[in-house]
Amino acid sequence: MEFYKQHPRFLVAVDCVVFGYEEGELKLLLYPRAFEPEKGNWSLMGGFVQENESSEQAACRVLKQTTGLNDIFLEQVNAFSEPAREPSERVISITYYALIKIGRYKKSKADEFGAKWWPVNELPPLIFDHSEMIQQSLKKLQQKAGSSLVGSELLASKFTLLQLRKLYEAIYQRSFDPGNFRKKILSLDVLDKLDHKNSTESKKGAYYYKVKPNKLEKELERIVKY
Amino acid sequence: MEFYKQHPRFLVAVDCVVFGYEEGELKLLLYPRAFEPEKGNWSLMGGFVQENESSEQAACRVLKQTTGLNDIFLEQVNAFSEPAREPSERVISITYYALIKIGRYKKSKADEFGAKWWPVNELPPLIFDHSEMIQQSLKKLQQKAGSSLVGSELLASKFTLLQLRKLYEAIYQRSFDPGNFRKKILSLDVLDKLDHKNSTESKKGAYYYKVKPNKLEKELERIVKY
DNA sequence: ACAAAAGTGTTTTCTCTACACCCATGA
DNA sequence: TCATGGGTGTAGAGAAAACACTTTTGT
Repeated sequence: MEFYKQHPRFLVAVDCVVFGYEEGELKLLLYPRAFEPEKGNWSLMGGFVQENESSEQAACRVLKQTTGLNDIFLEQVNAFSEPAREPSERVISITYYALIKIGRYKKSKADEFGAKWWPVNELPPLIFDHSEMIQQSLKKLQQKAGSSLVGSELLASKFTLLQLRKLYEAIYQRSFDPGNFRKKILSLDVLDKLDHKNSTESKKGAYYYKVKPNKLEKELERIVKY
Repeated sequence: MEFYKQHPRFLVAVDCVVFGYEEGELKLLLYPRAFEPEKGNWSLMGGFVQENESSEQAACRVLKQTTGLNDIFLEQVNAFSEPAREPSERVISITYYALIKIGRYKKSKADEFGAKWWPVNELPPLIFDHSEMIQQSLKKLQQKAGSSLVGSELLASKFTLLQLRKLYEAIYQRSFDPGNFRKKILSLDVLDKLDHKNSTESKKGAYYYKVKPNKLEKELERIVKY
């Protein structure tokens, strides 16, 4: 017991890299920082871990406060602990990335904080080590997208294979052959074809699919090499 | 500035999952815990992060203290932050895994702490969430071994392809076809064949190889699917 | 002589990729 | 009718897996 006492204690924060998908682009939700230092500069949304919550719970709380959403997909990326990573005071930050459906999130909430969605390849300068956090998060997202299907987290509950392919092209920043992508995805046997079509994006109309309920959690064979 | 003050501060620890390889088995270095709670029960080696060091530096320091070694390969695994993960006091722990050459480490150092090497599939019961830390570390090690060559971190500086294959079999807990493994590894073009043989493990004798100096850091194409 | 690993070669299978081609339909 | 995406099929390249076979040498 005595042993614990002699060691220093630290502020522990969570920073959330919030990915969304809109208009064929992968986007990130950024905020102008509300307090000094670096007040007004663009930042990930973060907060401090409290006494009776885990860092995961802290990240959920921050996301609830800033987007109004519960039940968001979250994955831990990395802990950043350089003593000088924040100039004014030492803070150890645990980074999470989140996947949200832009259509669902509460604009009113985010507006309180002056939030703005930024395309991932047109980001403004960011405070501290937040750019590094985003780099690592994108890499993790690519890994996840390669070994499981991220469609259900970022798209509406039903989607066409064109929408899914465009999403993957945005995540990997490259194009995929339409026919091959279709065959690869369908061969995974995780999608149910619905009986109605989306006719807004093509003349012929494309069938909607949704993720099979019991396949949501399953780790799949590789979808995309990374 | 005021903003920072109102938030709680936490003890932040590092726990090290130390992998070694000996007698054809992947092993882990464990210690009987030196203080209450759970004194005497098996544990990963850990320590608390200090004021002027990062968690990486803390992990290096712990490894230096317990194995006598510098320049150890280290990779962050995950931060564990459940409020009740240690029953007596809240500690947030950042887990690292390390790869060391058992032949090199200082037995005297480890003996001070009562350390013992355990085969990964014959581990004793462990304190707190240390089993979970090990599970995640092994998964990370498999990923690393799949996309780069871990031979130089766990084997002596020169090694035969048999030794390398046995190491991979230990890491993945499965066997590899000797001929295919040889061809796959050599096709990566990261090994230099030496001009002398090891004759202790076969009648014919197998040439030693070592990692090409400039290829140490390179990310490779997939070696093993995982 | 035999066993066991070293080392090489071949065959089969499978996946990835490129690309051709027809379909359906709104403009 | 023409352009566009929907959807299917196929041929070739390349990797992975299975396995045959020859070499070498200590016992």
